[in-house]
Amino acid sequence: MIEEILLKALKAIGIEADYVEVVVPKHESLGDVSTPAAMLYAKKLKKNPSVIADSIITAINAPDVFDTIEKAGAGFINFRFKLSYLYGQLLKLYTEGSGYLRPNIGKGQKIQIEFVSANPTGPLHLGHGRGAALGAAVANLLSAAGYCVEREFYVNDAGRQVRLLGESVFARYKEITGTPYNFPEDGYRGDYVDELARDTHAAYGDKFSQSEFAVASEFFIAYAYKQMLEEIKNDLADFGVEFDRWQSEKELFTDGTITKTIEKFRDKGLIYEQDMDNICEKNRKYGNFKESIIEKGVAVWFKATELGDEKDRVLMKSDGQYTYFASDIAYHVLKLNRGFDGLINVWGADHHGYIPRIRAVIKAAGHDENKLTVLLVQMVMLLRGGVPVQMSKRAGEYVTLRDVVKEVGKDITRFIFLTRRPDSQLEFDMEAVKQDSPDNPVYYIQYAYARINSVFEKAEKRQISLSFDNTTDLSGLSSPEELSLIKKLIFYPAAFQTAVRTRQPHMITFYLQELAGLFHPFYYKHRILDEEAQLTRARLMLCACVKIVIGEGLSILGVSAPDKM
RNA sequence: GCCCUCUUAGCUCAGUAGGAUAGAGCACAUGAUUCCUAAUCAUGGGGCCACAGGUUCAAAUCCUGUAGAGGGCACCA
Repeated sequence: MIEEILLKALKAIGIEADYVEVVVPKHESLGDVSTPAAMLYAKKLKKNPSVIADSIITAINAPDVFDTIEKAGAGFINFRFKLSYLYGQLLKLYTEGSGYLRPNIGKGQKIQIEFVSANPTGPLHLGHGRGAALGAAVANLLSAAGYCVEREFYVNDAGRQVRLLGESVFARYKEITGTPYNFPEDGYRGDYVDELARDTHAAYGDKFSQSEFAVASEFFIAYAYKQMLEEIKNDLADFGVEFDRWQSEKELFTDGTITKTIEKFRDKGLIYEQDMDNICEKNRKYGNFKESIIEKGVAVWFKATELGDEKDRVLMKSDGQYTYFASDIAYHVLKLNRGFDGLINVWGADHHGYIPRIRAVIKAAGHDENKLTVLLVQMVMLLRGGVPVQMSKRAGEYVTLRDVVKEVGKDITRFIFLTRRPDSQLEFDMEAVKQDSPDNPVYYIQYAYARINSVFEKAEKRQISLSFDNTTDLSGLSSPEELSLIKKLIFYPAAFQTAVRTRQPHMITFYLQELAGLFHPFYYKHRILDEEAQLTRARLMLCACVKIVIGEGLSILGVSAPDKM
């Protein structure tokens, strides 16, 4: 709104721009909003910022909006709103609700967001939880912004990892039946593996006791990963995270998507065969070549270097097996072919080296590489009272997402993940989180919501109407606390837009903390119900708006908004 | 060896289109409730924005280098 007024003014003095910076000054004494636009264009126009500021000010035509417009500092233009404008906006927020709070940025564009996508070889850990919280929040955010969002979980149900899981369960099963079997070297050792083996034995008895793994593998692999997948689905559901689609990797093999994709790339001249002798030389230069792993033969390669990656990548090994990357190519091309305008992948930061090759794939498929956004999620350090919790995935000893949610709760867990930038490492101290629990920022926000609700209940008992319209007289809202609250509220759409543009929901989190931080002092200093009727009604409407905005923000974060606490 | 990310108050972290005097929570200290929920409020101390250069009217923010932390560099998944 303010931005549009300024853009119009800029245009009037001959500056074409599609963005102008509008900020809330650090000190309220400077103004309600401010723009450094004049300084920005000073160089371009070769004029003094002060002169430009003057001409912008004269060009601004918004007598209903601003009370004062002042030039200040090195060329800032500071604005102060008219009370009538603030009241008008508040009424708009109240009557339009999400129409006001959710500017339509996406305009129906189709976005697909793939997240979590954990191997179905064990329970989710806390890192997955961070990815889940972020992915779900970004999906909510974009969906609120008018994008058509699909949430997908890519199931790695093919390949070595699920095979290892199956074999691990098989080995434990054999143990139970008294026919020892060498436990696979990199096998999964968690309690859940033993449990799966016991379940199998309970259901099928000694049926497989004499089988070789080669014979029984299909059953054990499918049985084990399907059970794990169910568990993952349950964990996610309990964490409040839902998906629209579960894409099986295995299906990409069986329905021919992979071979078709590779042939398409071959037609474009992006595929070649090469035997390993050439590669040995190349790889030696990197100094990380492990000869022992490689077998003699011809492999199928993707010319990733032509599309910006630093190395070409193998799609089919010389032993005839597809690499993981082959199915990943097929998967991303499939996603693009399904007609999305944008793809978002939420990945663990340890996969960042993977980005260039996937971008190469997108270019190879004839799409703009910017269609892909990768959100990297850094690791979570789990602490207990300042001491790192030792985890060994190998030994199957680690604290699961389920454990943490059970101990500290879903709302706190999700909120903490969304209070940090995704790409910074996060310390999650279970003791600290619980100890602080009464003072936890989540509760601070939720409490504001619950308090309002409680006032509303009292109001209803006293037969005070809780519906408001343009006849509601807001002129009683004049204290600093009230005006700050109104300004904060009507800035929600701006905060929302930044969060959408950067795909970073933590901006909503911080906004909510600030909003609650204005509400509580207001509540403390001013009575709502025992005032003269008109003022009570005005304050109730202000509270209604706070409630609407907090409810809106929390729903994007996936945190509950309780009526009572 | 090469590449990526991070380093802001005692602690955990914001500061994301370079803007005015550097922000919050926790912790610490002092105080507030006959009244709509004290899971609240008020006041206070606390900083070489890792370090060194550079670009700019303006740098925590952009560029280069150094140090520290994490991660990545297979015909692994």
